[in-house]
Amino acid sequence: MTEPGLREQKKQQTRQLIANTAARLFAERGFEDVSVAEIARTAHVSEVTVFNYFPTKGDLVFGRMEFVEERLVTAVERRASQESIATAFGRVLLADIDQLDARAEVIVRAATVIRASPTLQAREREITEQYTTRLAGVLAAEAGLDHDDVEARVVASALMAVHRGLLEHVRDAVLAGRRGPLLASDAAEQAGRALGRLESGLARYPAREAR
Amino acid sequence: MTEPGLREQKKQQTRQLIANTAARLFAERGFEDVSVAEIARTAHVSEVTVFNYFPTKGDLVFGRMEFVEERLVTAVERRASQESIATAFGRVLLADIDQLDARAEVIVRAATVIRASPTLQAREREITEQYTTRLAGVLAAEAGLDHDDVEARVVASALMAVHRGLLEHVRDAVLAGRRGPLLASDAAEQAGRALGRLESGLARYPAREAR
DNA sequence: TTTAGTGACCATAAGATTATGGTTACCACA
DNA sequence: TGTGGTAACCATAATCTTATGGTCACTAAA
Repeated sequence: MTEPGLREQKKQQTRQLIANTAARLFAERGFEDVSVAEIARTAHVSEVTVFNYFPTKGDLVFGRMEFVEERLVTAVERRASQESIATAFGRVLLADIDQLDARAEVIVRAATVIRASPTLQAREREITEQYTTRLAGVLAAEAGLDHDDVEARVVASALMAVHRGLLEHVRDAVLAGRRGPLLASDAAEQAGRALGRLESGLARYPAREAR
Repeated sequence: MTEPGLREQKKQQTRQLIANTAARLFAERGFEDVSVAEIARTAHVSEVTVFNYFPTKGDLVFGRMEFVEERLVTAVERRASQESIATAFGRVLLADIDQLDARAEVIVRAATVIRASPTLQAREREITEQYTTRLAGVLAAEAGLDHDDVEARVVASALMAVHRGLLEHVRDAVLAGRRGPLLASDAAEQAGRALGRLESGLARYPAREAR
């Protein structure tokens, strides 16, 4: 696939050069305060070339990051035939929660950058949406339904919302300084309750007291 | 609220002028092929002024449109104490389905413009997202939970996905030329199945044959 | 009626993004 | 080795959007 010709080498070099330059500048002065023009100038490359490698400025941050979303969709797609969708999805989610406390600082750094930038937040939602559509497609195909089947889309949205909601919840928590085992247990509770609600249905949601 | 001073009059005039000019140009040549600069020039107004009245180019299309989403959120918020959330939500959705066939041509026109423009599609998703967050907030507050409660967010997302999915489904249908009572009955089936799934839960989703 | 304030408007510039057309270095094949 | 093709790169311009600082007409209070 990637022939190791001179051309390919230079290409990877340029890509790395741009990525590194951007990373350094972002680390120094934040995302919004560094212009693509400046990155290009510093990397001795034209502005267009930057966009050639990274379609949007946001991709300079998200870069080659492999997304959890990918694993989530795959987990549902390849689940054992007797495993429920929510369980398969939850399995991946819970696996990540285990390493939560250890990754707290990484999360803080990412959350700080992202929360400070509308651009990055928008990009993140866009990515989620893409995967939601993909998941909806998988579910619809599985059931032999149209690609625009509403039920499939709703299920996909709900699942992805568990992931998205959990992510934001965890960010709030770590940014608020919470650490230690409480972090993981709180996240697990949130995820569990949300997934449980999905499994059992909204019929009795909320569990409301009589008035 | 709106004092009828000379200033206010002029303001409304300018706004109308811009809106009308844009509408005319869009009708003539489509959304993407008309630049804001051209709208401004034609309306004898500066480009900045256009953005002053319409924060984004997309708002020139969506304009003062009152969103279904508003009604959806309100319906949930003000539902009778024994009515389920999904039912309240569905009530508004089904009410719109009744007028579906009558509004088919309007829908075609809107769908054509929107489907042809990534910008407008993005704007539409943004709006949905805003209302999703609002709905999540309403649900969380109602239950006395944190604003970032995952369960509330998931429920809100799922409900909004019914609306969003139904909208796209209907657009597909009318763009494919389908009309008449089948339009409404198909939409009702889709909405009903999706809402039903939410009510009863994913535990047995999909209703899958043994392998 | 005068005057101070404010809000609508403007010109200008910067920034992210996309399209266009041109150059040049690498590559495959004779 | 030479030669045509293609892919990486560039300059330039257009587009949407936001920020800045200025001008002038309307407003409100003296």
